[in-house]
Amino acid sequence: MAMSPDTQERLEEMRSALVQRGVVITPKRAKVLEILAGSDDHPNVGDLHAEVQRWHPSTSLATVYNTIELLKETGQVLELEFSASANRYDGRRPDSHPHLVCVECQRIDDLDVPESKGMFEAIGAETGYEVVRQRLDYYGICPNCQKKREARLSR
Amino acid sequence: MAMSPDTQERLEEMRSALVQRGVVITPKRAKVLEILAGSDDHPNVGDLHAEVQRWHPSTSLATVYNTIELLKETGQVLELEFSASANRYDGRRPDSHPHLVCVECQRIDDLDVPESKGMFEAIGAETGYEVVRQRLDYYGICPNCQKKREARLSR
DNA sequence: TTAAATGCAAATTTTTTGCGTGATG
DNA sequence: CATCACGCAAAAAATTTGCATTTAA
Repeated sequence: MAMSPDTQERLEEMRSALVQRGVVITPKRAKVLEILAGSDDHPNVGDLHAEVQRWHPSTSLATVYNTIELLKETGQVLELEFSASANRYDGRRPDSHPHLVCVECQRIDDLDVPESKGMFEAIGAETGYEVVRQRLDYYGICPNCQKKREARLSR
Repeated sequence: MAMSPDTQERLEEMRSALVQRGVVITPKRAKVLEILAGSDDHPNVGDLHAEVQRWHPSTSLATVYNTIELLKETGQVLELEFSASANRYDGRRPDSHPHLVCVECQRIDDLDVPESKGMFEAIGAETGYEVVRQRLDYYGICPNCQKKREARLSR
């Protein structure tokens, strides 16, 4: 499987962040990193576990959670919390940035709008909060689900 | 207990939305609505349950969840999902609007920035999504927790 | 009297934790 | 041999569900 240059780069960033923190990159952990660096579909823990197991069948869920925890601590993954379902993870862009969430198929796309630190300061000045991060999600129906809906209606 | 005019108004909106939907406003449900209409601290289900029980001791958690579900369906409450802890509810402003979340004490404040429908359309035009709602949360340390932290450091 | 509301407890789902085994340097 | 990784299973925590009973139009 070929790996794109930016996936490769992202992977290296993750690895060195963990190494710098003093953790050992075991084969199982390496696979979690590799999947996260190469996925643009925001996998959840179950997805990651299943995929790691294809290569290392004895992998437990605890190991996946453990690896994600390490990545969170080092700022190498962005966790998208959903109480109604499993959390999703963005390993390609670990900084906070906007997402598009399809309320029908749960697909999640990245939105290319950079977060504005200026806004953090403005809000801080107004409210007294020391703002460190944001979460901006837009919820809607993705193009695919719109098509399906139309097909359903025209029947 | 006196009720401010806008709490009263909010309460009426909730009640009529539910009545219109054909559900009965029982005393327990009425109390849930009253608490939501009058709280600016974004209570969670446990908070609501405890408060309702002060008036109707036999109230079960299921009833609180059931009432919230009805309010969600009628667009009368905004649910703030947190996977790491219980969800929080905003009954005063059921439309999606930005929040300030203190990562230390879990306090949640409203931010007075209206949501821009124009942005929904712009994103739709660019991505093909049909955007219907957004979630914008800023995470940081509230003024109170900042003070506590300073006090701790200067000791 | 009939449908909706409710309490209670069990079930579900996701995530975390404790503990013992095993790999590694 | 000491530390960290890891599997396993149990524990936690939040929410949902099934079912029997009560309430209320």
